[in-house]
Amino acid sequence: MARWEPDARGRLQQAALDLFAEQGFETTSVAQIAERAGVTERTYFRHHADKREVLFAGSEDLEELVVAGVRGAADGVSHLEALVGAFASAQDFFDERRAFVVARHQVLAASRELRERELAKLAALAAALAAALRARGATPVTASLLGDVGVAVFATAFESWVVDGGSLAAQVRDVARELAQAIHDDTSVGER
Amino acid sequence: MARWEPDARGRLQQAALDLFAEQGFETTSVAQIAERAGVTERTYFRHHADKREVLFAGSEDLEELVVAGVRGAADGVSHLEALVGAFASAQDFFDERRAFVVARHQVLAASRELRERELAKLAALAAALAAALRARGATPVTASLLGDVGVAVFATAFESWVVDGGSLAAQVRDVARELAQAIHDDTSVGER
DNA sequence: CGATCGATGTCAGTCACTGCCATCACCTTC
DNA sequence: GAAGGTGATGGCAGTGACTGACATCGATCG
Repeated sequence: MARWEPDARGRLQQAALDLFAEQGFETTSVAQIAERAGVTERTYFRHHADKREVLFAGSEDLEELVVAGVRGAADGVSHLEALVGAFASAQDFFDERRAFVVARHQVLAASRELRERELAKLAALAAALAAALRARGATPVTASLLGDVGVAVFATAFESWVVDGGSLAAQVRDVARELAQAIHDDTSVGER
Repeated sequence: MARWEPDARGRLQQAALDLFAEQGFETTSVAQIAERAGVTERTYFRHHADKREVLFAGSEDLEELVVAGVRGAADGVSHLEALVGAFASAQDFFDERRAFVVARHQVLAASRELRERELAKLAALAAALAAALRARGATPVTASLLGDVGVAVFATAFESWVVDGGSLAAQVRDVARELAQAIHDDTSVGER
């Protein structure tokens, strides 16, 4: 028999999500999270770098998935299409976890500190995407811009997926179309 | 004669910037900043909400300036052009403070925590721009996307302005052109 | 069976941040 | 011009996030 219950990390994540949802992020202490997970505060900090990070444990997985999607895009595919396809391929990732993802999203929306951390994660994702785009021939500036644009498109699509449900992939495509339209119209107007 | 030296807030900003540059953000304590500014730690927290915020005191001014630029754009001007014009009009704001802005930028670049806060400020700027775009007729989704895109363009242009100097307005326009090109090419390819 | 390892517990300590109350130059009011 | 109000500050105690150092002990390896 194991000396401790297994999966302390997972228990900490669940305890944190529940407590943040019940009573808010700021009014929850790390000691409380640890207690509910059946470990000490010190053990919490061995598994999660700080109080916020516990809600972002899966973010490396998503980043790997989406970056792999860009790297796997065929050569003939445009950069923007590669991004859209990569995000669309993450659909299963979210569908499999919908209840958790939605609950987490509501907790994030309620806390300025947590939203701040989410922005940092999205910025890291954008940087990773930019690197992948450079690897397929985009100039540094274009790659960086498109990385940011891709993340903005995804974030917008994600928002409506949380609210309305449906196909995340389809929503990513719709939002990307709306963006291309907006930029294209602008450019046309500008060239008049 | 005043009971205390005036402009405690400004002294705190200068002391913080200097100390962060000298010895790094993490290894500087708020007590140190307060001491160098000639006040107590308690007074620091009356002027700045937390240890990071001291470097973002002017950010509301920039936001007002750029938002006013969008609101002041003529009706016939496209949304993207309105954004580009608004950021270009902030050129003086940056030129007047170049030494401070560049030093601050280097401090930000060296600290993960400070970069995180900067992302939050840029997100607030993007949201304010989106509201201004909605006021001139953009749909909510388009406004939000273009807000993010505008900030991404500005951030890229700002980066090269810090490194190379020159005209920030011209760099904003160049980056916006490169973005429109990238999206336009993508869209064309997609329509083939 | 003994040495090592890995995950945890324990404890003391630093530092960011807050609430509460005192102080005191300056200003208003009668 | 004396009494009282105001605003910016100091002082101090307290909470909670986070860290370093060391001890514990079941599991594993040789």
